[in-house]
Amino acid sequence: MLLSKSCVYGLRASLYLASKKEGEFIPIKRMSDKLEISFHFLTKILQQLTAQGILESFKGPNGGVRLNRPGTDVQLMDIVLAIDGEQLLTECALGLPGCGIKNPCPLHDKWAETRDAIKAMLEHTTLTELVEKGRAENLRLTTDGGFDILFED
Amino acid sequence: MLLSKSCVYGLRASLYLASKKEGEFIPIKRMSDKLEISFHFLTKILQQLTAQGILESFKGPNGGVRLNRPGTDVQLMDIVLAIDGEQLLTECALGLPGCGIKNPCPLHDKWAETRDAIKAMLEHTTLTELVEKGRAENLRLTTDGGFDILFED
DNA sequence: TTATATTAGGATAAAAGAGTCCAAATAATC
DNA sequence: GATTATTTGGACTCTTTTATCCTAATATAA
Repeated sequence: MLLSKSCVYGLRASLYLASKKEGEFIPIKRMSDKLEISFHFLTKILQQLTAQGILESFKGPNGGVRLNRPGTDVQLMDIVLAIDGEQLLTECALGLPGCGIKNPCPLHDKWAETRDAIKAMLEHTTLTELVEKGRAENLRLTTDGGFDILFED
Repeated sequence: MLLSKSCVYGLRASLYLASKKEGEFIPIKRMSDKLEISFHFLTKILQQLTAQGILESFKGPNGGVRLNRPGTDVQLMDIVLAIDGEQLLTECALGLPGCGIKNPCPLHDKWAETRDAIKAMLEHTTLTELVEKGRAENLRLTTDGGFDILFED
């Protein structure tokens, strides 16, 4: 499992938000319904993203959450780092603490290359990019639905 | 976390075995001491590898485990599949069941590329290759020790 | 045949991840 | 001011992973 479940949910929710009108607050309840994610669990995850400054929240009626920056400025990596931390980018493939160029394990070089590929992919992909691709090709963000669920009310 | 802890331990242990004389049975107790892994836990993991035909075991005095094939014929992928299963290679990055070319998520294409890189790395790396590199450069397989711990008695 | 060194396998415990629930704070509307 | 819709935050439960322990089976050797 590359990403934790929390992280995956966070990514899906962020994509959902990026598909919405910029600046609009979306209630978490609505997101959890559309994305088929437990409301309470999703709430906890989005609280993390809010705490990290990736989302902005607003309480009360007409409240909800929204992206704190345009979706073009949010990389997948931002979400991953906010939720799973930098473990994925720093950890030794053989689990040895302090594995690095100075004191590597036998797998270090190869793993570093592979890891860089993962890193590059996450760093060079923005939320908006995926939303546009999803819209153009009607791809899905839930088990059943098409991408259009994002654009219903 | 790309690989489970069990899988990482399995890899380290397999590398240890690959560094030993071919055909020699090594007691798990010795491995757990050298590699600083809980004996009971390591035992469970190696049982899996034995059940999957990657290792061979022998009970009683002078017993232990050994590779069932030459280390040149064991890819890292073999160990990973035996312990973590094929989840890493099949799972959708956004956690959607059945995500594939026929019914992809917006991240599918990019993730498929990245995943192929991971797959290629694991498939093209053999135990022997890493052992030789480790020996040549005195790399480590434990928190503290150098690679030489593998070659002490 | 008895003692010893090992793996096999089941039961259990501890820790981490995933998921649920409830009360409190806040903001809008009636 | 009261009601309602929302996020916040803490407590709790469930499940999976990680780790430990104990007994049985097996093989060697004295």
